[in-house]
Amino acid sequence: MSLDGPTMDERVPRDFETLRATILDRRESLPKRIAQIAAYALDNPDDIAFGTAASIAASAGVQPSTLIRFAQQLGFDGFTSLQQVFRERLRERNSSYDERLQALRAKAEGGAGHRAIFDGFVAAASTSLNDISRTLDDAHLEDAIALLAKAQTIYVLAKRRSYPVATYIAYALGKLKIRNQLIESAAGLNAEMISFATPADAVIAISFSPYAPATIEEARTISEQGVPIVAITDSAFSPLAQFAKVWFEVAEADFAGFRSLSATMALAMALTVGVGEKRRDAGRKRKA
Amino acid sequence: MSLDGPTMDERVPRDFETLRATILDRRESLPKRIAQIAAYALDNPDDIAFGTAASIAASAGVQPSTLIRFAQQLGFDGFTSLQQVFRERLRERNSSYDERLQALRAKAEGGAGHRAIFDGFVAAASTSLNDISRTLDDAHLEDAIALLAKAQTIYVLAKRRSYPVATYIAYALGKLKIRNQLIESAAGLNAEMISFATPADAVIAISFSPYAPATIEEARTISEQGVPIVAITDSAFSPLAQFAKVWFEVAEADFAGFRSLSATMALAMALTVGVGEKRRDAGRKRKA
DNA sequence: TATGGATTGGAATTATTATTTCATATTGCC
DNA sequence: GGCAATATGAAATAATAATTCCAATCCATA
Repeated sequence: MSLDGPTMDERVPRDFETLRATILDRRESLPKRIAQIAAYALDNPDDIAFGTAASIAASAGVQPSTLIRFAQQLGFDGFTSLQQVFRERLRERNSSYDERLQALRAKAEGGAGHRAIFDGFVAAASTSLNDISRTLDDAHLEDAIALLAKAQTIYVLAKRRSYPVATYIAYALGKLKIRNQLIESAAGLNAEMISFATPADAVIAISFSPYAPATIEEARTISEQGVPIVAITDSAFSPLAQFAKVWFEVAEADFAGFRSLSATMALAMALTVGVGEKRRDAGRKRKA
Repeated sequence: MSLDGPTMDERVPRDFETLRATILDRRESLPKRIAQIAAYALDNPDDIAFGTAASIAASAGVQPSTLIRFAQQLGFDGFTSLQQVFRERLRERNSSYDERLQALRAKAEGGAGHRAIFDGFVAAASTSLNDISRTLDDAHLEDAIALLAKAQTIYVLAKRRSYPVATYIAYALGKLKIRNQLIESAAGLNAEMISFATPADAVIAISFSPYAPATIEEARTISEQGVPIVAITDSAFSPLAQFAKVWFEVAEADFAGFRSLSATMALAMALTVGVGEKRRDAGRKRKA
């Protein structure tokens, strides 16, 4: 180890990636316990970010002092400054996308041409896709697909902003030869359409705040008929969630007052194609 | 505030979303300084996660004791337990990212569940967004917006797979109070609708291979009436391109036989909102 | 405008946590 | 195998941070 005095100008890794590289680089030459905490740090960066020296040391199976020595070997003056790097990493991961969107919003407001608007919508869509990738619950997806695959007819229920998703679902179900019924408002025959649904059918209902009253009303009616509902909505407090057998929370980023639909679309397509696959599999089994 | 003894079983928000909802819910009834720190907490959740009581209090412009009172009012026994919720939020956001990667790896190895389908659609959407970001021509965007902004009525023309985009455009134009007409196939009155269009109007037409014959036919008719067309399509050889004053080439990635719509949607929204802005600006100028 | 209760600020206190120290163990080298 | 250098464990200490307490202030109400 360097024994230079306080004048030495050793480079201290300031960002996580550099730090990671440094650790990996020196891995071979580290003493046993230090190597142990080094491995732990790279495997559990979140724990380093939030834990106390004592708790981290315990999880990693070393003494707190070892943790501090580890930090010092890397050029930090203590555990606390090492921890800063791990915290900064978490902070940046989360903020980068949001900040980008905010910057774009500001640019668009400042009248920076229409390209800025376009970029904003692209960014909003990307953000939404990222979010849903992280938050979607696999089990819910399986449940929803199982439920829909059993249905004789799939009713698709959505108005206004969510309506495009409904039309796409209806289109895709049609292409997959799955019987479905889009509940449109145009002809004013919704009540009759809904009355045909039975517990052997199923519903995909989509609604976001501010929830279209008609969608909520129709969802209530149809659920009272015993028809199971799969809902796509934006919060646990959504009125749709309470009628649904399975519901998905989708948080879409917005830009210029319009929310993205990209996450909802991806989920909708996954449901649709998932149902198609499940039916095909079931069909094969029955024949065999 | 409740003065019940320690036996009371008040529900303490354990996850960030519940906490957020609780704060929003009580917002009105909170004392001034507490409300101040509440607002700060929701606006700067990362600071709460990482800061110390003193540093946070300073940033929010209150005393540390106020911060603790805030936590206690929410049912926590101190700042520390409140902070846990904010930390958990960051941790989850972050860890699920890793989990996603692991899930993808698992999928590659063994029997792909329905999650794989979902990931596929997300990937297709992301790819499409990336592509269009790179390839979109700013000048075309400006031209198209200028053309549409002058129109008395904007006709929106799309069938089948592109139809969801058309409905979203119509919805957004409506919200922006821009006169528009969606050309639907349902009522079979398309020919009449189209015949009303004049050169003072404009059309947004959307069609991808295999081009819906009806869309092409209607686009031809309407362009022969001298109505300018903005087209969104997938190739220079598209029949739509030849009728259009301005056209965009959008390459959407596909998955499981269904193409993404995310890029088309982003472009459609940019056009719509761009027109809205241009109109507003023009309106201001005219008044001045 | 006087009065009681709630709210707030700021310092004192307590708790927690990082760091240091030193005795002990381990390792590499002659 | 013995010696020096290095590494490690455990407890003491120092630093930092959370919490509490009390006086001052604000606010509603009579």
